[in-house]
Amino acid sequence: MAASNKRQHTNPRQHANPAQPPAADLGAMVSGLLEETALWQSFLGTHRRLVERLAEQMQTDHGLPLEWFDVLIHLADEPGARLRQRELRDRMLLSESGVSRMLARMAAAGLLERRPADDDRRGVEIALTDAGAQALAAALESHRALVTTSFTDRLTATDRLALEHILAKLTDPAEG
Amino acid sequence: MAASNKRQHTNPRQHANPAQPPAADLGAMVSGLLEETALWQSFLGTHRRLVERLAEQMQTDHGLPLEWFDVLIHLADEPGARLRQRELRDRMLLSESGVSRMLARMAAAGLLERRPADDDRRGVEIALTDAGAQALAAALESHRALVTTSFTDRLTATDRLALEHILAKLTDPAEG
DNA sequence: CCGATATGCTTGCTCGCGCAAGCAGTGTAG
DNA sequence: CTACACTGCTTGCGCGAGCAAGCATATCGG
Repeated sequence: MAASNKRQHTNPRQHANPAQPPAADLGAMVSGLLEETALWQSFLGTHRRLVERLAEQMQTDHGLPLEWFDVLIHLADEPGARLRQRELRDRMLLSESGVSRMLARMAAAGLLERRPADDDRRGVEIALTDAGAQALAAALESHRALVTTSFTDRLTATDRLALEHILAKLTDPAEG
Repeated sequence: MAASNKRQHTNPRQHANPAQPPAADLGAMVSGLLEETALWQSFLGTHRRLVERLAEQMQTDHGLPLEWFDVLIHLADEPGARLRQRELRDRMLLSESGVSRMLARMAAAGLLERRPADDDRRGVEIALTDAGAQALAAALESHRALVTTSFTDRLTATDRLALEHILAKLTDPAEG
């Protein structure tokens, strides 16, 4: 199953620089790589398409960036719908400044409130406002529906189980 | 396997606005959503981690943004290592202006050349330079290696086949 | 041949991100 | 108590992205 170079590549302006291996067969190497990583490319493409679709729906149907919705979800999932900014940052895999500014925008939009945390006054605690809860409630169903139709329902139970295992393996922090 | 609301949520400042369904049980709905979409969340997280790792390696080891590398790959995979900008745009799922400027930067960095296409002088044709080919050749192996160890090798052949099918189902353009 | 429309690309604008520096509050050692 | 390191957040900066407008070329209808 090794790379079978199907294509003929004329290498552009080949001048055989001795400093680097001159990539005499760059084309073959590339198509080899593409074959080997075809599955990965497919993974990337699928991810991109799905996220795009979800983001677009969230934006057009509810006027909400998908990331905001994500914040609202995480927030509402906390007891009391309150969360320390630091906590959110971890959950979101977003930079500290990114979170800070996103929350500032969301607060400006009235979706949440920010105030100094009681126990540590350096920290900021965010809490869902009515408007935030309503926005979330309004968007929840259609988002869930789209995830369901675009993702969950396209897979059989077996598929889902397999995918779960696969993702678990890929997420494993141990480096190769 | 439906949503079993494991958690007790006190809904914040609940004031039963009649305009929207008051989301009396927002917390339950949210945890329901999170359960239902857990697999999707996992997919997102896995994607993010892997891409981050690949991008970081490409940047630190080869001084190349992963997107540039991608361009080089696509370019080298074309016969003659030449490609119309429009073609690239489709392959990259990136906006027209995005591609235009990325290519401008890459040309400035000497990795490729741009010149008006022969057959249609509105169009721009890009071609790999020596430097581009060398950069690509230099990065190819370690990138492939990292994809292999972080992705391919973590999965069994069965896993990979299953994933292939799964991704195919998810990519299917038919909307739910 | 000429005008109208379409296409491929570029550019001005604005936006959100990450990095690094800065700032206020916390915790710790002497 | 005071000095010092640390933490959580904010902010200035620069960058890359998308959108929309603009420009040159191509193409089609008359």
